[in-house]
Amino acid sequence: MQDIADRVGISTKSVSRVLNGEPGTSARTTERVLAVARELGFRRNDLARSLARGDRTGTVGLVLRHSSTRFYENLIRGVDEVADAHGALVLTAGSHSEDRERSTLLALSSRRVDGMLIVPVGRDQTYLRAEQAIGMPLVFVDRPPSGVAADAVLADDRGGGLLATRHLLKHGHRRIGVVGASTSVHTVNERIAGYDAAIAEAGLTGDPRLVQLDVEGSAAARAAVLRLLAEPSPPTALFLLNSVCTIGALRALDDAGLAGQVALVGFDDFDTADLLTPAVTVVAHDIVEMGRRAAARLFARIGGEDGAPALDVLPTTLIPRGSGELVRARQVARARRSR
Amino acid sequence: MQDIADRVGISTKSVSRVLNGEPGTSARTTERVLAVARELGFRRNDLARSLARGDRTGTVGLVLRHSSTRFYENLIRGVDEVADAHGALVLTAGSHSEDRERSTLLALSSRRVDGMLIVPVGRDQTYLRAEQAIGMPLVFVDRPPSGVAADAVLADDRGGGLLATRHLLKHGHRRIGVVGASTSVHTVNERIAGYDAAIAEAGLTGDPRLVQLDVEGSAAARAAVLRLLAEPSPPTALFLLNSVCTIGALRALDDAGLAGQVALVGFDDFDTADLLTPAVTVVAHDIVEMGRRAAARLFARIGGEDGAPALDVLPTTLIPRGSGELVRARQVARARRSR
DNA sequence: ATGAAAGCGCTAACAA
DNA sequence: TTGTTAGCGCTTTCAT
Repeated sequence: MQDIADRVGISTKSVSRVLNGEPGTSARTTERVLAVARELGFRRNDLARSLARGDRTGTVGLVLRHSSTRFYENLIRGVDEVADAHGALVLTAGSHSEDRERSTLLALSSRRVDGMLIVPVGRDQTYLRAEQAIGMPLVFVDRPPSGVAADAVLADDRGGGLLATRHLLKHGHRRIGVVGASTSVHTVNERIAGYDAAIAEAGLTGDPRLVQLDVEGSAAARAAVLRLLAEPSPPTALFLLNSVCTIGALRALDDAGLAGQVALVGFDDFDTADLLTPAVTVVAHDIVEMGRRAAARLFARIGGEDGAPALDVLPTTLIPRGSGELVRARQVARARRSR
Repeated sequence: MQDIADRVGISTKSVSRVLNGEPGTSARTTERVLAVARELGFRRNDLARSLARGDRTGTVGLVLRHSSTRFYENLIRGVDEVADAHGALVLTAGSHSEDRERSTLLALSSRRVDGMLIVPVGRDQTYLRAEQAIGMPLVFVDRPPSGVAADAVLADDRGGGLLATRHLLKHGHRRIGVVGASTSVHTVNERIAGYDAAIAEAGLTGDPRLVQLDVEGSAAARAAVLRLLAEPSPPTALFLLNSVCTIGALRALDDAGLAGQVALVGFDDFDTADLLTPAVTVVAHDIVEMGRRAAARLFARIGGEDGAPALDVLPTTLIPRGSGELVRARQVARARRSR
């Protein structure tokens, strides 16, 4: 701005006024400032601006682990929608590990974003207490905070687990295999809790050998399902705790020549679920809405709302498409026939 | 820092030294500063720091349109990898429209990122000339710049189109339908150019009715393919210009009861391509590598490298999986039989 | 309508 | 080892 002020022969304050659309500048000054600014390719330094104003930077951080899952696309869409309405810029930064999550969050905090949305990867966010103490608003998405008290917007994962498992039980299945990621992730625990509850509800006893956890990636899921199928008394149905596991499981069934012969329900919807044979039954929830609500919470906090941490839980739905409706009795009949 | 300095009873400069790990502080001072800093939950203001140092902010911007495609996950992975090595933070910001692309880029520029990676959505980036003039390094990814001269890392889209089309021709197809997004996107044009070249090479004359463009989204792609199939002389093979179109096309074939009866090659690989029946043949390229190279270019520029804009083009490969190897002669034979 | 002075939180350069 | 001074680019407050 100094540059422009010098060339036009006025004070920096006047330049500032023009460039920020503040009133109190003559048409002539305004015009000349704009002309010179354009000529110089001037771009206001928002670092200095934020520093001087001491208030908002107009940016919020969104920290998550990128993946090609629908989850992230939809979440970001929801968040962007609300942020747009608030004129804020969403800066997404990756957290492919616990360490990275931490360093990313601290970096964003140092950069003075107005608030942060977090899909935590690590098991503990105690280190964020310091940020909260400074007054940095924090909202957790999809997984609750641990070590800090903060707003959270989650899905009813337990309810989803219940839905999926009951659905399979209703179709006559008694041995239902489960494959999922690490139990250090809240959603995994909840989904299993729902599964366990449904099993107990049906008067059955859970068999720990049917539950394969700490399975990361579709290749590992494929292997896990092949292991399950090799058991002396293999499951007749599968419940996959996320879409990556679902895809791995489908590969395993293909490998074993059992495609369409083992009932299957997956958690989280995915792009080609309806195209596969049979089409894949899933438990899903409205992720765009989750993003919207989380962002709304965050902007409320940024706006000065205070009060106890809020917890918002979104419902899950079962979308039957075929793979989950395979009836146990028919499987048996078919097996007899092929003998 | 002033706070800490006051409490410890030293100058801010000493605090700064301790907090930045600069040499020249006694063990005792160091210790006390750190203790007070922790107690106060101090977090350095990087806005002020960057402003004072006048150099790097240690952040680079990545501007793209989020989607659940593999493309973005892989691109971000490659970029992150290289950025990590440079100790930089990658801030991803969305550009769901031309306007948003522009405002996002300008906002990042105002926030003084050290450089920007751009997967352009808009047709024209002339407005970025001003940023370049200020010395903001820019690298375009997947699509070349228009209106500015800047480094670009692209895929050999034309070569990919050639590969795909030749492959289908080789299997006896003469009427090959094409469905793709808007021709305002460079990749679409190039892929079609490859298609046209292969058609001409085979001594055939292209039929414009076989080419459906400006198809955005899988629902639109489904409709476009249904239109093609309803033609008096429908295509016996399809070339889909991106994975969203591919998925839409698969739905259309399902609808028409023609799954597995029309040959199909898609551009870009996707998660369940191997699981579908038949598995989907695609033309793909190494996107993680694209991200790596783009980031490497950017950091080279940030590091002061100058010279003419560089163009880096990555090769594409055909991955045969079944859907693209459907032989025309067999289709004919089957059709006769069913009559 | 315009400007001067002070300061946002930090660091560079130079003393002490 | 430590402190002082000046200033990064901007905005605020208060004059003019």
